Amino acid sequence: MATGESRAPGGAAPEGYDKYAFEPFAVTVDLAVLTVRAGALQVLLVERGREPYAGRWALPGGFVLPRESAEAAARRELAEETGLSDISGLHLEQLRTYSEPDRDPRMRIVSVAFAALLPDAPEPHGGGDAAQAQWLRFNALGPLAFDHDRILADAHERVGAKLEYSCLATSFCPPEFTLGELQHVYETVWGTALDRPNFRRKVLATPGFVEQVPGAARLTGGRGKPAALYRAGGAKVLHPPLLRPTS
Amino acid sequence: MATGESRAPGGAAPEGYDKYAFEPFAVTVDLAVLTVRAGALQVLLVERGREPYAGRWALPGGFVLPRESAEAAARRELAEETGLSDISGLHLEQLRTYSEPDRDPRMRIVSVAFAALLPDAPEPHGGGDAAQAQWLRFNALGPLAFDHDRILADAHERVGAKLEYSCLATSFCPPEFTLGELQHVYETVWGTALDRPNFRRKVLATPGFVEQVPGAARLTGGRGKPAALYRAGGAKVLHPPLLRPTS
DNA sequence: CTGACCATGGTCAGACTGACCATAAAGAGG
DNA sequence: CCTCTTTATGGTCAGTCTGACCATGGTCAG
Repeated sequence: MATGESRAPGGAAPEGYDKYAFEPFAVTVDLAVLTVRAGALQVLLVERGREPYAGRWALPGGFVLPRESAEAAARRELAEETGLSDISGLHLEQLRTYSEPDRDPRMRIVSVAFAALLPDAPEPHGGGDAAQAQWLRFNALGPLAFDHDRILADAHERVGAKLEYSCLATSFCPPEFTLGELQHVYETVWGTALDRPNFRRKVLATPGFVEQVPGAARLTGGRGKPAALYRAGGAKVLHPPLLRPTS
Repeated sequence: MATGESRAPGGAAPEGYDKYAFEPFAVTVDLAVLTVRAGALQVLLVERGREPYAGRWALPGGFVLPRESAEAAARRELAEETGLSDISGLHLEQLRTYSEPDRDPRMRIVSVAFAALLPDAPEPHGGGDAAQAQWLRFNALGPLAFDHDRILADAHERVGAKLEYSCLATSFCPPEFTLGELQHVYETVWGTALDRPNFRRKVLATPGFVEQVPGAARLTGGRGKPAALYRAGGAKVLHPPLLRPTS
């Protein structure tokens, strides 16, 4: 920025910034908080209590405070909505900014959208709005408030794409997980079935993706052979990527 | 947004939005306009004439107008900076939003950054600031104004990554181009050399990436065998991707 | 004890990649 | 005119990776 002073609206002020020679906007953050739970991709939504879009589901979010960045605002809102104390390790990623002039019918609002990935999916129980916050299955969502359908679709697309070439999937898993659970994340987000032996081979052949927890094993719900437990490794990217089935 | 009215700063106004119960921000766009010219990746920069960062190079950009989206603002600024009349077909992509409270020492500014890819690289000659706008080689840039180093680095990383799995490279090329020129785009952006026969094979084996212009051929500067001309095909993504050398 | 279920290991053909070699067509320079 | 350099284009070949399988082993529900 800072190069367009001479074209700033609201007056031809050479001093530009200092005279507020521009239209001020409200800046908010919107959060697409995703988790894999009960065999489905779920998203944290709040029910709107008043117009516009009263009764509709909406993404949690709120205003950016005067002295905080959008990232900080997103973390703050996330902590408030979910009631989680430890949000230091979770994956929070800026999606993009939505700035259509009429996206909020009341006034001009520019919103920075984030995607957050939660492993465990506790029931939301924070202060304030969190009382109305709820996990909903990604499919079979009615139309959301504002342009939140679009934001959610973008979040889904981004996360699905990042699973291909990054180790992001572990962010959906608890600290220790089985390869079956990890595969389930991929299958749920992508909506496709994967071949289990091939998935294992690929994941284990990628150095730093996962590392086995020595000795430990978990019985996945009691059914079948106990699976070995793994932790997320140090790697962040997958080379070569784990591509979606092309069909 | 629109869900955090009760937590809006500046007063516990239940009416929230209508009372401006928030801090207004200035919203700008910053443009990382990239091209491949003279065998190098180049970026359009403007020289700052006043403090802060007087004399430093900065990304072009400006304020978002009251009734326009950030995308529209980016297109408007781009047209003004480059003086191009036809900016309908070029690739303009939102990068991310930079909102650190002190990124501009004068006041709080939230900036939405875009990457634009130009094929031909005409000398900038628009109205207004464009007089000072100039193409500079991507490497050997001194430190830029504000956090524009960071923005430019993010743009480079994004474009480099998108070359792998999309047909974006054709956006750097004129409407008709040779495979050698297309390969040159990859090599310049990635900073690595590619094997020519293998590159050809890969590109031609990807349906919809490029389509040959029948009959036409161009002598690439007079040297060597004339090359066949190609146009961008209808495809947008590369499946499987064209990965960077791992070294 | 048996079958269902899941984890794990292995095989095998086809696709893809990287590293090459070979040839063709043009200009540059003697 | 001939040769060298340069670029485009075509092909080979071995190694790797992938997708589609088959097989085995451990655990629980009957």
